[in-house]
Amino acid sequence: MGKTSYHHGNLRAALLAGAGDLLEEKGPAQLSLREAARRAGVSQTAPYRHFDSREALLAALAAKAYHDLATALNDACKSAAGAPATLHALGAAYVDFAVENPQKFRLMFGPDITMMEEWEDTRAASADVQNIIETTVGDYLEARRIRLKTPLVPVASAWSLIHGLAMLMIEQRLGEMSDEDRSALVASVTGFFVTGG
Amino acid sequence: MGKTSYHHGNLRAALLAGAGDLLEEKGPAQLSLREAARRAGVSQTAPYRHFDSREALLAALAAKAYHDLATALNDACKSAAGAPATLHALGAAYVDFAVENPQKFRLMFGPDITMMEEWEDTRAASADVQNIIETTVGDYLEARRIRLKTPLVPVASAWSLIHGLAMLMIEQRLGEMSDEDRSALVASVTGFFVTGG
DNA sequence: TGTACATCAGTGAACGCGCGTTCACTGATGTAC
DNA sequence: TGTACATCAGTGAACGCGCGTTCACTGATGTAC
Repeated sequence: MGKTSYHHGNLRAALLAGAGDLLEEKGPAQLSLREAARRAGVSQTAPYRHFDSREALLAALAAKAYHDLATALNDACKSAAGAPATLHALGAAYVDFAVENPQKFRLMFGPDITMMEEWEDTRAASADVQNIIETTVGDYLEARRIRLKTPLVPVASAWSLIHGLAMLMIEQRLGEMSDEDRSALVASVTGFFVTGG
Repeated sequence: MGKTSYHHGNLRAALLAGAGDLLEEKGPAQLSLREAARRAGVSQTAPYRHFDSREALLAALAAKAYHDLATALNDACKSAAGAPATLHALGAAYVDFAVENPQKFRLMFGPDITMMEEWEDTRAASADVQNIIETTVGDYLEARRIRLKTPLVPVASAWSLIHGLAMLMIEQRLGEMSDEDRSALVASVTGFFVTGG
């Protein structure tokens, strides 16, 4: 901090931070390695000491974003009592995350990172998120004594519902709303699933 | 057709067709005016006689895509008997369209067209799609004698469900599946809404 | 503690690219008389 | 039917841009003795 040395010392983290800001400002498609370097106050080729390519940086950002989402989901689930409330909280946290970090969300679920299998950390982090959703829906089904050969249908249904809601909100397809309107709608829609499903 | 004259005669349509192919190959972000011109066999500045800018071309493509989706939804609804079956058919058609035209779908619901209000045709075509969904859900509620102050919640729920399902499928988040598996899942998930909601 | 040296994380110039867009132009078309 | 002319839809050269990436380099760091 403050030392102006030739070696940055923390460049990887600084690049991720700068690129994170940049991502939220411009979106995944407009995120450039050069601009990220500029933000970190470093020459435009320096990032190559830490990331193999532009896409490697995007993948690292996405991994971080998946971790953040997983944390948010876990926190929300922990502070809810009972399986229905937990499922409810999961949905609300998912949509909140998307609305608060729309570009991160687009990066995570959009077409900007190709060949996910190449980025093992990213793939794993994404699987963590998926597991949280599956587990939470599974617990809910169990609490309601619903046994299925495969929980694919309810998992896909629950995820689709909250994912679609998140997307439509991000893309402003449900009209302008205040924060209160938004949470009320999220509560109603997830309630639609929990009580109705 | 076949006449090699200085004037193309049908360039606007040819550009839209070429750009449509290009869109499905590379996605909205990679679609360039120059490549569209090349596909139409015309100099790279010719498109400017028909579109003010790259984004104007994207907006025109999106308008076309919205029309196609509206047509698909209407056709599906027409061939279903009764409100529940109609709602079901709507969902299936929506997801099918997305899976068959993933890049069109991304263009329609993604961040590539900014300032939609500027592109009046596109905005209107998008509103048509939204109206079909609202009407179909409204009819369904009426058939089930459900009266609400505002149908926002069920409309948002139904749309979120099918939109999220479409997105997750496009982005391969629900695993690889055969076409049969896919339609079965779509049927189950939309059924989840229709019978459960 | 001091020195030689390998290693590492930066630099800066340069490459080639495709892009959106502007401009002055030209060849074809169609209309008025 | 024929001619003059305006209009229109193309062309092709050029602009400036930011980008990803490679390359040979250099200054700082840390380790072996």
